[in-house]
Amino acid sequence: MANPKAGPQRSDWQRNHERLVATAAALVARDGAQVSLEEIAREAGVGSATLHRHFASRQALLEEVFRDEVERLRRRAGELAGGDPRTGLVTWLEELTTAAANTRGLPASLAAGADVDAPDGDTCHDIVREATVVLVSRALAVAAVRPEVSPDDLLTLVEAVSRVTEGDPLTAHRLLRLVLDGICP
Amino acid sequence: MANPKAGPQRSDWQRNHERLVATAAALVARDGAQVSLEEIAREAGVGSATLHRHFASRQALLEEVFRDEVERLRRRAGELAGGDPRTGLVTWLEELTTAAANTRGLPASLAAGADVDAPDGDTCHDIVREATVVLVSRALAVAAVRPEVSPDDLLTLVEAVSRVTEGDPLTAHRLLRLVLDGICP
DNA sequence: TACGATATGGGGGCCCACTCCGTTTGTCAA
DNA sequence: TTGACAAACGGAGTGGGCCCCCATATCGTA
Repeated sequence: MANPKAGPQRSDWQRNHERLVATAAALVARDGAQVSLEEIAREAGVGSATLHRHFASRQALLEEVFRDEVERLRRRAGELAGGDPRTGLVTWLEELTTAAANTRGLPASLAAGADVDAPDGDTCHDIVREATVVLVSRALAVAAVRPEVSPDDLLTLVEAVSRVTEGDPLTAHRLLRLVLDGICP
Repeated sequence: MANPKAGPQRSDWQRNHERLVATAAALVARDGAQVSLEEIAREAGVGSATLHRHFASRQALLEEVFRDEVERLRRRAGELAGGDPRTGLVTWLEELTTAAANTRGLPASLAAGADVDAPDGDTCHDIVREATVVLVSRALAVAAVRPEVSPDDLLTLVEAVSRVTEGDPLTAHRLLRLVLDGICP
């Protein structure tokens, strides 16, 4: 979708595509990742067939909705990869949790991206995963985290926490702190 | 539903009730908590109106489906409350995670029970919560866990972990271990 | 301006949750 | 045993969601 390799699309195609993504962003922010696709199409002023022609699945639509936010996170990870490995990783997990807790539908979308994915490694999940891999590697290299910690496990944990605390950043961060510090003194 | 205070129900009512719960248990185990209620009714050989007359909501049906398993957990918590507070709590969390990871639909049902609840404090969620409160209190009393650990946070974490790892006990336990031990050495 | 490729959208098929209402069934008293 | 009534049932109906087909409209270009 919106594939640049596909060559120039007709102007109405582009216009509808943008309207759909913008409308979806608004409705997902209001109602979560499960909004009715019909409602998105209605609100965007297009037929439901058009929506399905532009996006093969709900997940494909969500990928475009969250692309910008995820790119922002990617850049942030780049910055953090220049500093102290330990605080870099912790800060990354905290900011990722913040973004996930404040962005309705993002946790569900990231988690869904982990299961059935385009193999091109360019989904939102893949981007976040790659950033996490880098930061975890750096932390492991200086023994700032336990050796058995894997990036995927960490991601799964953050996704799990932000899914059940969607829209409640305070609880999300309390739980994250618990995970980082462990239960026992 | 199945309220003993409601007096004797007709025999066909009881028969259909049991068939519905049994069928629901089988289909939820096979397909998860989101099975079609229509299918449950069909499979049980009753009209869909009957299902809705017996259970006001999907959650009400799930509560009965998981009641036995949750009662078993409650008894187990009672045993664990007699031993060492620290291993008691850890064992409890591990067995709770095992049950949640192996019982399709249970994590979703427990989590849903935390939100909109009958005020009678007798839902599956309430039972598990009460058990957790007791075990956490005992652990706190001997400083076996950090003082800021709350039973609700722990429960939310276990629910979060078992929801995203439904049907994958290995990952569930790896994540739980991460939570118990913390990330940093 | 006229044409062909591209894109559209209404409407249909299918499934789901939930409700209405005429019919059946269980129970209990006579 | 029978009759009557409350209790319970089930099928059909409503409204919604997802997804697709195909007749129609629109865009870009020669």
